[in-house]
Amino acid sequence: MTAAAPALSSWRAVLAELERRIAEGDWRPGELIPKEVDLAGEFGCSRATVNRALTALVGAGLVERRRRAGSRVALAPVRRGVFDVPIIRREVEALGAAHAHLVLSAKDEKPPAPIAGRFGAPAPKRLFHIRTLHLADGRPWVFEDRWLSRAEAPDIAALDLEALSVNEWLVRTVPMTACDLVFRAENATAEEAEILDLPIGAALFITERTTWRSDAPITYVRLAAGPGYSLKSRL
Amino acid sequence: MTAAAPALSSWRAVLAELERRIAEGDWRPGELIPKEVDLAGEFGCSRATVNRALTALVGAGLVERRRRAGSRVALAPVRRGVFDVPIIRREVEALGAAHAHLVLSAKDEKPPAPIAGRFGAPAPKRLFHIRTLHLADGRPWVFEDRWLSRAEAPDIAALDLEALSVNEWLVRTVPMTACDLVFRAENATAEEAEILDLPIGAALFITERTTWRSDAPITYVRLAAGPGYSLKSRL
DNA sequence: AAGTGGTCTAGACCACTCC
DNA sequence: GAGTGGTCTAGACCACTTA
Repeated sequence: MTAAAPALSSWRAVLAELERRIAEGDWRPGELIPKEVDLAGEFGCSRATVNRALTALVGAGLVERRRRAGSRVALAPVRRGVFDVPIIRREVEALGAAHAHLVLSAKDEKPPAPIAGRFGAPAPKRLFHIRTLHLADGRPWVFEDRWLSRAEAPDIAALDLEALSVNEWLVRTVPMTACDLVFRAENATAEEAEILDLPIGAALFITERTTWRSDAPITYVRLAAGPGYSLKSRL
Repeated sequence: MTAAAPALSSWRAVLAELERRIAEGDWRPGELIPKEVDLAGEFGCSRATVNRALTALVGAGLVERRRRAGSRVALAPVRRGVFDVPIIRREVEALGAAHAHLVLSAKDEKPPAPIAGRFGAPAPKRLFHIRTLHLADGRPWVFEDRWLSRAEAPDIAALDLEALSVNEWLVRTVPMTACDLVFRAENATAEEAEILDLPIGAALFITERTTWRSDAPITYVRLAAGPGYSLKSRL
């Protein structure tokens, strides 16, 4: 018999121990984990503490749980990754560079079909269309092409767009509830290449974001970043 | 006076109500939120329930909390996005296509410096290097270039690599605890273009992943996907 | 020093599944 | 129907920060 282990009376300690057992292979993928009550007994803590740790493991995608059936080490860990939604100004400043942005154009426009489609079935006749270039230490960094619902953000035209980026203004003014993100790679068109000062065809990292406020689309934005740009994440 | 609201006695209900207040602007960014005890009193539930909801909001990046100082609506919501870590086979099958993979090469090799660096300070002399091409309905989909620690996965050479993808074998066999992900865009090299049957310079969506098992790197993999590939996420 | 969040406990009841 | 996880409560103590 092993000597009685010191009680694990903090949920982080329990979490660490559970992670260890999974990492070391004590519990293999697909295997059943002892039930909460038993673990609580073993660790000398309350069931709630064990539950908190297990809940964290579920959140990390490392464990799957079902009532009555018990908890298992995730067999095919469709693990969930977490990343911080990029805020361009912060990214640039984090690189130790000075952030600035230029407004290339800003006007009401009839949106092309693919854009209009994102704004719902009764396609809006006009949207506010603003194209800006973000600079890091004066050099082109990210090209932002944004369409904005006039209904949701009526004051936009009055704004001093040079001073405050549209994104930051939105974040502070219009509460947002949901957001779709798509990342992809695309070759730079002639126009994008010129704006970003890159060769035509350069690989761009594209971020597309559509933001809703309870079913009403507020804005669609397409961010194009040149080489050197990357999105990082940890699990 | 408002009529007494029905008690919110589930943490999800409390969460929804807090989210609503933030979304509707009752509590503006940067503003102080009532303390847990008060909210518990207002909602007619226990402090633990309020705490659970607030903890979820912190996890979503919508609220910041500090002891003694109280809780505030995040001023610059560095919102956290969640995405499912791509599992190529599943992605392909989700598109309604048949998945297959070809092993292009598989052998022990001395890793180049940038790769070796990822495997820690005492750079391993040899790593198992395997290059595979994932196919969707017989057409090139993703090019996978992987380096594997022999120490962490000694049995790999004996495996029938054609039958089971390395990734799936790893997932089922070697428990993983931590993982770094980087996404970027790159132009296809001549070799990549040939493998993926794309023009040279085509924009590739690159995923780099390094996986550890408690501080010991298990594998580094670089996935290169052609046009049409995208990574989706919601907030 | 005091106030707020962070966490633990012990017990209880409910909800969902699987048998 | 019975077993497991999911959640709530009421109270308590601790830890961190700010005043």
